[in-house]
Amino acid sequence: MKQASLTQLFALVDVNNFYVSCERVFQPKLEGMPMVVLSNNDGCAVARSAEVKALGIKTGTPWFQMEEIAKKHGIQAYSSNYTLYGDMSNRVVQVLRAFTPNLEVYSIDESFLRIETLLKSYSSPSDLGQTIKEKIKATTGLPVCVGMGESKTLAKLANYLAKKHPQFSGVCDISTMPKEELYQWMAETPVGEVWGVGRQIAKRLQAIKIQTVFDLLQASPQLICQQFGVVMERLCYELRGVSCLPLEEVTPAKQQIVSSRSFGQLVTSLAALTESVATHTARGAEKLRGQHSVTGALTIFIQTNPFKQNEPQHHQSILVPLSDPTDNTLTLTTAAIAGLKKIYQSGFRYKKAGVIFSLLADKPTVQQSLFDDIEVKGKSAGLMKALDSINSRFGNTVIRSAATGTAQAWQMRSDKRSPNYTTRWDELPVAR
DNA sequence: TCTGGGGTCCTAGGACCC
DNA sequence: TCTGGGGTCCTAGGACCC
Repeated sequence: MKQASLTQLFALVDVNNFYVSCERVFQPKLEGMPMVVLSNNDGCAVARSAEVKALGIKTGTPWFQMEEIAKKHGIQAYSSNYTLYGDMSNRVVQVLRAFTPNLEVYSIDESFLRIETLLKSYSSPSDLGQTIKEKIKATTGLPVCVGMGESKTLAKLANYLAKKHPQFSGVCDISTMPKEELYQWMAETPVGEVWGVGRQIAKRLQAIKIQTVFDLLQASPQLICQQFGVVMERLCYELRGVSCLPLEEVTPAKQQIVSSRSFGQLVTSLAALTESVATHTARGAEKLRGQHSVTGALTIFIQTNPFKQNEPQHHQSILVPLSDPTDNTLTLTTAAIAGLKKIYQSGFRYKKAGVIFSLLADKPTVQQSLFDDIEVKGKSAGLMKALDSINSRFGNTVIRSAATGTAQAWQMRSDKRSPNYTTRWDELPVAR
């Protein structure tokens, strides 16, 4: 017998021109004026108002390249204020949570919602979408667009359409759209607009005559998998309304924390780099303590300016493992500076420096202490080493017995991006 | 003169071990 | 000494996202 299953329905709520809109909430006179928000050092545009987008200025355009056109059109430029944006972001999420707890905060200005259970109170998904949009505007002053579909990728696409085409009034629902109409929109949308298709992939797709979203929809997922890998294959299914990417309601713990910044002026001396690395280490250590984490390894990196192609380039990084995971600023700074000394070379003009912290996952809940009683199946050296290190750090407390009578061990597994260090706890079957 | 600062995931190849 | 397969670890790099 066929099981009746409720189709999943996702909504993506995305604030329009987020940073620009935040500034406008507090300075209403900016409404309707062309404006950009600039990155650190006021280097380049990280957010643009609709008026600026209409002028053809792209995200990431360096300020010095747009200065002339800015003067001509009276573009207002603001330095970024991330504290303000973070605060506004939290307010938007609060409003959304009042609609449903089934929510994933995807980025500072976007959230996914599972909405199929909400629909009974509304005449249609679009009706719900409009309500969300109006509520956020009324509560926070921010304009949003809502896209809806049977997968996250379709909700993303719907959101794109809602933003791009005024006839949707900011809300687009793909799930109730007639197929012919959907295919029409897809045929008009470049494949590069699909979530997960960036510039490189788009270029390769175009080379095999896949130009639009509709072309990709019609392509065989098997063929796409062969040529582009499993991520793209999943994307194809998502486009067909087969949801492969679940809502991640619980934000996964971060695997790394980065603190880095470009220099306003190029630096050459070890002393200047040391000061910068020390600052980044202190900042990172603060973030670490803020989320009650410790780090077991640091990566220190320094880079010259890649845009200066006629200058000698030096990109170097070094991983410094720590014998004891810590959040102590002094310990970390000492290690970071020692690492910096190893990679620094005089004669280069450096543009950027930073520190990456590899994070330790939380200690698992201890249920029973059975370590002495068990024998590990398949005694590989790596496993024994991992168990030894767990044992020395936490004592004989990381083995627990399962209901079946077999025991389980927690192994710390190394992470590909945090070499030489272990960041994840995995359950391992062991024999008694 | 002037070009952001965060993140994640996947793949491939070599070293090494059994 | 030679042969081979399979697994893991490590590293580097590419690609994507906001």
